[in-house]
Amino acid sequence: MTDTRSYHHGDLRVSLIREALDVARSSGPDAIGVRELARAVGVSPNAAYRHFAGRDEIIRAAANAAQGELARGIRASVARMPDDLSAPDASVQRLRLIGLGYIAFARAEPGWFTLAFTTVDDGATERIVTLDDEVVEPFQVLLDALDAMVAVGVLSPERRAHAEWPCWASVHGFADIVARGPLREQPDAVVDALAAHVVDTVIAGIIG
Amino acid sequence: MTDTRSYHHGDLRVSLIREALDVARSSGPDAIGVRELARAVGVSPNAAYRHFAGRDEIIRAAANAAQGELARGIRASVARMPDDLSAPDASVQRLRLIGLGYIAFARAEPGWFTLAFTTVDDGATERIVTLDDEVVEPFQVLLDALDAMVAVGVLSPERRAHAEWPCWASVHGFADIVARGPLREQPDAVVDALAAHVVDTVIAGIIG
DNA sequence: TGTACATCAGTGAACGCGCGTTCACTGATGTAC
DNA sequence: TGTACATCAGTGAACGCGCGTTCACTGATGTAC
Repeated sequence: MTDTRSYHHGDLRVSLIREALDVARSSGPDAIGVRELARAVGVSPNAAYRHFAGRDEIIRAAANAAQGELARGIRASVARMPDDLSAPDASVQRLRLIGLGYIAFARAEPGWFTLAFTTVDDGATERIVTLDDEVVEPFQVLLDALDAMVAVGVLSPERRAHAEWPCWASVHGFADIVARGPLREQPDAVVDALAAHVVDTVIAGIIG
Repeated sequence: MTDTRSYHHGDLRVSLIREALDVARSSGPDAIGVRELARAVGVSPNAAYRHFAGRDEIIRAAANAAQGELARGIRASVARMPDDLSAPDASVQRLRLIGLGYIAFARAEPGWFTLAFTTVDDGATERIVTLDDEVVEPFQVLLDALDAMVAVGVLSPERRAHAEWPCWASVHGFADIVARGPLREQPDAVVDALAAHVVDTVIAGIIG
């Protein structure tokens, strides 16, 4: 925490982002402030402007980091997959675990989850965004899992088309309900059961 | 807008909430501020405290109003149902329209949608919330639609159990993606097609 | 019908605060010769 | 190997701002007799 190096900090950019994650974790993205971060890191407020154009850019960077954490959470969940499954079963189980990991992350780290989904408009109005522009780490994991299901024959190419949206939507929606909505205060057992039900229902819907 | 009555405003409480909705509509819930509302309504800042305990209470009231707007949007969507359907078909179509209405509202009014899902913690920590405590207008519409499907024989009681969660989660998630996430800037045609796909997929999942 | 008075719904001024950002600056670092 | 100097990464002070909330108050309303 206390770095004895004076004046030149070492890696202020990284420290600020790390601190932003810390703040968001406990108080949500809105609590991230330039002065507060600088204070926590032990640097004058304006030093931050050496590394970021302004507050929004810090938040964007932190949001990116939060997406990385989310991806980590999902990967950790996937890692819990039993290794004695047939290839088709494994591909479905993988999709399940991705969904459950996403939800578990939102529940365990609501602040990070909210941050990961935060977008601050940069001045660029009118820009046309292709979907692919915004493909972000956790989403890519989902796409790959669905492709794998096709490769292994569990999912027909027709049913594969756009299947990422029902998957993402339902899991994201439940995660949001769990992180910020009415299920926030429910006991884990209830939430876990409902989460499994949500995930299994969508999978049934896409597989047909 | 301009009320000539001086001093006694008439219905300040309602005016403040209405103004809060206006602000949230264009700038999101975070932009709601006591002073700004008072200014817009033409009243001194502290007058608001005659009607609300503080900013949080105003936001809670406004969130409630936004939920009402959401319910209106859903009802408007449901009203578009053709009247020549068989009872079973109608019950399914009703569920579809609820989902599509929810999504359409989020897309048309992202500020209100965000506000409707905003919760500010009141001091009451540790409170155990039963699910039923929080049943809110739009959610009730969903529950009723599912019950009607059972009544009409489209949905078995076993499949009915907890079906509200996959439904709400997927629709809410897609709405969030559309209102605040990466699909914000996509053309309507794309969004509409994906929305329909999302809704149809969950319905397939719950009906089996 | 008229008046006294309690109650209600506002006002005006101030408190204390922390924010994002910019300015002109200085201390530290590293590179060229 | 030593020194000059450009560059980089910080500092200190200030600007201007708007916020939420509280205090002691006053103007308007309605009710009892």
